[in-house]
Amino acid sequence: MSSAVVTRFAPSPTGFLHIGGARTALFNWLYARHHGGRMLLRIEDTDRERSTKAAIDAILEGMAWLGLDWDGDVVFQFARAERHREVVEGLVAAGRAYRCYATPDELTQMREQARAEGRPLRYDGRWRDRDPSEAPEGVRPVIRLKAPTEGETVVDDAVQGRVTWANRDLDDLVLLRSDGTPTYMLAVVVDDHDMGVTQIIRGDDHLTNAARQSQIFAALGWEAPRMAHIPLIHGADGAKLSKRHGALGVEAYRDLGYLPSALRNYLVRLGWSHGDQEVFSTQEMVAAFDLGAVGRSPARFDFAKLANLNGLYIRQSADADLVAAIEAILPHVGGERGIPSPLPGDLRDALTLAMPGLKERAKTLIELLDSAYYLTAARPLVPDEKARALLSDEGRARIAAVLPALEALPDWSAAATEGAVRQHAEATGCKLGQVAQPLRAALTGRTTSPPLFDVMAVLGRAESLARLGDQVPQG
RNA sequence: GCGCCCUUCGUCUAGCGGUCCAGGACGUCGCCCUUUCACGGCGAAAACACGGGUUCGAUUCCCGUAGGGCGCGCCA
Repeated sequence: MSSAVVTRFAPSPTGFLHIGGARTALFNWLYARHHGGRMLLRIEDTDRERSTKAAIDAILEGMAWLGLDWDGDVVFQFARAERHREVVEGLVAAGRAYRCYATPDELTQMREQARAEGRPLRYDGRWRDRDPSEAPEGVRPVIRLKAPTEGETVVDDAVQGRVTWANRDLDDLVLLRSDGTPTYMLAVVVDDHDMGVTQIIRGDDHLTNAARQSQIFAALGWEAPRMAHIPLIHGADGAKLSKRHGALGVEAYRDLGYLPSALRNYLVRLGWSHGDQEVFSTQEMVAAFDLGAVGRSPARFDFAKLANLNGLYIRQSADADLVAAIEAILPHVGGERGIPSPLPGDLRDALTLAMPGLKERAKTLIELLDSAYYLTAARPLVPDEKARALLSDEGRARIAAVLPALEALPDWSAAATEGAVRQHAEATGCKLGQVAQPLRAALTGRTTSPPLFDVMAVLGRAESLARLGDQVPQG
């Protein structure tokens, strides 16, 4: 008898792996890893109309990008329809479910009337105790659960605590559609049971479903897995997460230049905490994560905090890793920036060389790429507004004045160029910045680039002199 | 309408009856460092939704109110 933990992530393939789903997957993954158990992946594709291959691929790719793996083969729910039907028939035979011949129109009408009269919107059980011989002709029935009408249904939720429903508030839900396909509610129960799931971790939006699924488990005589309903992620305005504020697929975050490690770190701290600790390595997360420390209230998605964390991870990353990460998203983001997608070797080398100075001041890979603008920019450089101001007559004059000293330099290391510029500033009695700023503007066209002397070292002697020469009319 | 859940600084959160005139982080603001932008350092402003209980004592427990969320499909 094994008591090993089994969790599952069960997305429906009707869209991308959005941010909420990603966090649910992460929590399932962390919980399983923490307890030395397994996390299974099940694709809930029983809605044939809306399930697509593209969505399945997007979910799998999203998980791979986030670094979340699963154990065993992916389970496709639709493939198990036969088993689901079998279970429902068993329930009918046992008198725990019944055929309902009410038509969709009839049900709509029933709901509208209930709404008009201010009554609860529930199925009234009109076929619950009726003899099947009264069935109208030409109507294909659905099969409904004969749910208890008295007493209560209790879910001992690992996050929400003990949640109780009066059974009279829960109606007889459909298990099998009139076309013979199982509903989600039934399929989930059968699959979780058959897959040996011990711990369900999913969004709070499923809390009410938990009650109904408990009833199905009870009717089947199966032990229900332990449940944990984690709070939802809301948009910055507190309302439901919409496209505008973060309900994007994880691939959108990838293309925005976020690192998977940073996103994971951000996500894990949304609804979960471990004292005052903010930064977690994956190992630390696995070691520290547990359901008891998951909060109950919804969290708002905050891009600023994500960006801060991302900057932290960027600064901590190895230069080569950052270049690799940039190259990975280049097919998606390089085009509009005029950067070729496999990166030419020399550009790749220059980028790697420039990385130490670059990564100190970037919060995303995109910012990293944009601040490397000077590496790929065609001459003559088009300076931005601030840089243009620095390239006034005075600025150009200063460039012209240092140029001989720089030309005489045999070594173009950051230290050597810094020495030369500093010396020149001292000799001419001005502040270092008065010389350095125009130089930087001339070399990069920007004022927000990496340290000047890094830039000179990365560009090298020939390119630097050429760019500076551009700014000096007389040559 | 009915059911369920939630409510500490702008945001994420610590707090599991006294240690809290409430701690950390992001963001904001100020100062320092500095050739710019960052990074880093220091500092500041900033919260227990409201009303009742329970208790010697409530941010912490209970009940209301208000606000927010989710669910109420032959969707998942």
